[in-house]
Amino acid sequence: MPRRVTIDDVARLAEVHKATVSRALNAQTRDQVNAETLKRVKRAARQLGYVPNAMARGLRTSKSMTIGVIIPDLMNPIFPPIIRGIEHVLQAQGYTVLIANTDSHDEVEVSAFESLLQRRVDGFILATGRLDDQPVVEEAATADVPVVLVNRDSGVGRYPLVSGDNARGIELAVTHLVELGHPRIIHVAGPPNFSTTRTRAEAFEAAATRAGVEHDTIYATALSTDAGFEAAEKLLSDNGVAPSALVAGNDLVALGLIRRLRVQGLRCPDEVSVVGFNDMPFAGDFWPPLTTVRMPLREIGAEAARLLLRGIEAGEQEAATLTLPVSLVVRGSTGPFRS
Amino acid sequence: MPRRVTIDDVARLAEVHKATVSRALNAQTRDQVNAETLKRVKRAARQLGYVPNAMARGLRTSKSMTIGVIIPDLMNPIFPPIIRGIEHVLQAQGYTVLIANTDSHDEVEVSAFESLLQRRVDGFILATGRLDDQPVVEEAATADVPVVLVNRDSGVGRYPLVSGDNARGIELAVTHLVELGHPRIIHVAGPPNFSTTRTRAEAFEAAATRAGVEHDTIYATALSTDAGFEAAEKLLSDNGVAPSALVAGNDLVALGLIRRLRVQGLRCPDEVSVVGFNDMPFAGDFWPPLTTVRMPLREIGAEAARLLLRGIEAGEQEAATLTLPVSLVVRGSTGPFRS
DNA sequence: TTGTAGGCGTTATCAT
DNA sequence: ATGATAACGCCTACAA
Repeated sequence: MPRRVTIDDVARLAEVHKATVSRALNAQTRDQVNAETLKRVKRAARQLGYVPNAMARGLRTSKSMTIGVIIPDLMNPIFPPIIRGIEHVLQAQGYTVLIANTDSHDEVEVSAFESLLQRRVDGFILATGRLDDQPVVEEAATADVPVVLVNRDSGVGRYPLVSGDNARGIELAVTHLVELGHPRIIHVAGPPNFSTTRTRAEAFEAAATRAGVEHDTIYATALSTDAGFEAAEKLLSDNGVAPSALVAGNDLVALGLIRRLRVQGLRCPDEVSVVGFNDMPFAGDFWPPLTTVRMPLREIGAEAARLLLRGIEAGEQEAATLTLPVSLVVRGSTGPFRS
Repeated sequence: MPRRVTIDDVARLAEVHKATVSRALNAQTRDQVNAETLKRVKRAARQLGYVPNAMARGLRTSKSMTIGVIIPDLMNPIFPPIIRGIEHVLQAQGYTVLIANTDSHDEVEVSAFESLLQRRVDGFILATGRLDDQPVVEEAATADVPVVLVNRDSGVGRYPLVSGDNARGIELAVTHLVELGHPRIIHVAGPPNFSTTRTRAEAFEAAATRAGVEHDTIYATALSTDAGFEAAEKLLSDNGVAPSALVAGNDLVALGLIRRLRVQGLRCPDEVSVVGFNDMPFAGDFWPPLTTVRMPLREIGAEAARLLLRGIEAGEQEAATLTLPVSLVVRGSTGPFRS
């Protein structure tokens, strides 16, 4: 591998000092340099195939123009749209996004964070919020690095959070099921250590009570199809009376529920109605097409990025919570109650 | 923001020279330092919350321990598993993965590549291969940076490629449909500038001819549900005789085809059988569950990462092509021919 | 086993 | 408008 071209090489060819090259090649300082020389420098740079070294620059400027994004599970289809929103905003500002996927593994989360910190990312977007002990958020606080939480809140620290309106979403779901005549609704929530779970479960309790409908909440062990499948299992074995309407913790859980119900010979929506949450990609292609609460995933990512950028520029962060509006998408997994 | 802790700060507190700190903190050179001092250094580092600066290190070592991954479309569900495979291998070796998503936009691809090059990534994994003009691959060649292609081959340059056995996959699909008695099979291929499209289309031609079945190939404008939908549209309007069996360019196209057929009142698999390609996540949850060719996506990513690492270590790359075995997953979207 | 010194490629601050 | 110089934080011969 031939040694990389440096700013000195360009300077030599253009017959100017490297400081001039630096000025010529940076938009900020470009106007400080003579039009003639600018042209010469540019030509030399192109001719040599000069590529500025971001590490050297970052070392000097103590900015990496890099943002770390930590995701609990890339395989969950809600994250690609969120990431896209993040990237869209950040790329436009010249930032590069470093994505780390933890597979919901705590120790991976810590090491990913550490690794990103070593790279001196200018800020973090964390989608891994948990209400219980979360070392990374604490570390972020001591490291004094800008952080924005996305989707899920964290129990510790006070960081900005961008999410959809979980409470409103549940309310819409419950109202929809009540209007369909369902006398009894079960909420199959996610793990209790997610803020989303808590908010949704509370909203469910409130909405169902207000509607005067019989209701109950059970907790899945994760926000996955498998966990949904298991939850349905428990539901079917525990309960004498099979419920006619289910509000799932998210779309994956909904999918798992439906799968298990089908095994039991229970048709959705004929015998059981199921509402999902998130409106993840392809939610409309499943069988049956999922009725679900639409989260503006892309926008959530974009807003998180904007909030982070603002925090970085300001040098300090306001602990604002940004809640974006949601809506109910009625498709095929819900139908009228039939006794 | 308080100034970051440097190796000098640690050295001062531990009362040693910074060179000793450096040695103590690097696994490679740790054994060169006295056990006592090692302990002191470690304690000092922890006490100060020292985080090594990867940019400074990279500048010095001219290695970034960073790999750039360029993906055409993160929203395509085949990529998360591939990325996971890549990350799994790379993280274990201390590398950080920089993911750039181009949304199939050429100019974004170039700028992402440029940006990654500036960061002095130690190598690239490109999932954006195209047979026609592809500036990035050429740039990679002139920049003399290690590259591994994943899934799709490129027309220019000679880089290692890791993919599934496309030809064999199509063969399995055709055989399956022929065994079901279908007398006429249409291949709805992807865009012709993808190597996968070409390989699959050729294999289709060969397999169908060999089986002595009537057949034809049409090309979708993209590998997406929308493009599949449109292709079905064309198929239905052009053709007097509706085909009874379709081999799609990938699962997304298959989904689009099925969607459009349903609009037409054509039931899958009762009236039309459809085979997908890739076995992307959730392929089994659609309606009907997709019969498709299973690509070992995770393994493809992992092998690409291994190949790249080998190339980086060796300082040169063998232009090997690694083709991983595929299989047919028979689910609900294919059924016997009914005249 | 530890210290010394130089340099990786840039940019910022001077001085010219 | 341009040049000279130092410094960002780290690693690695080499010397002690």
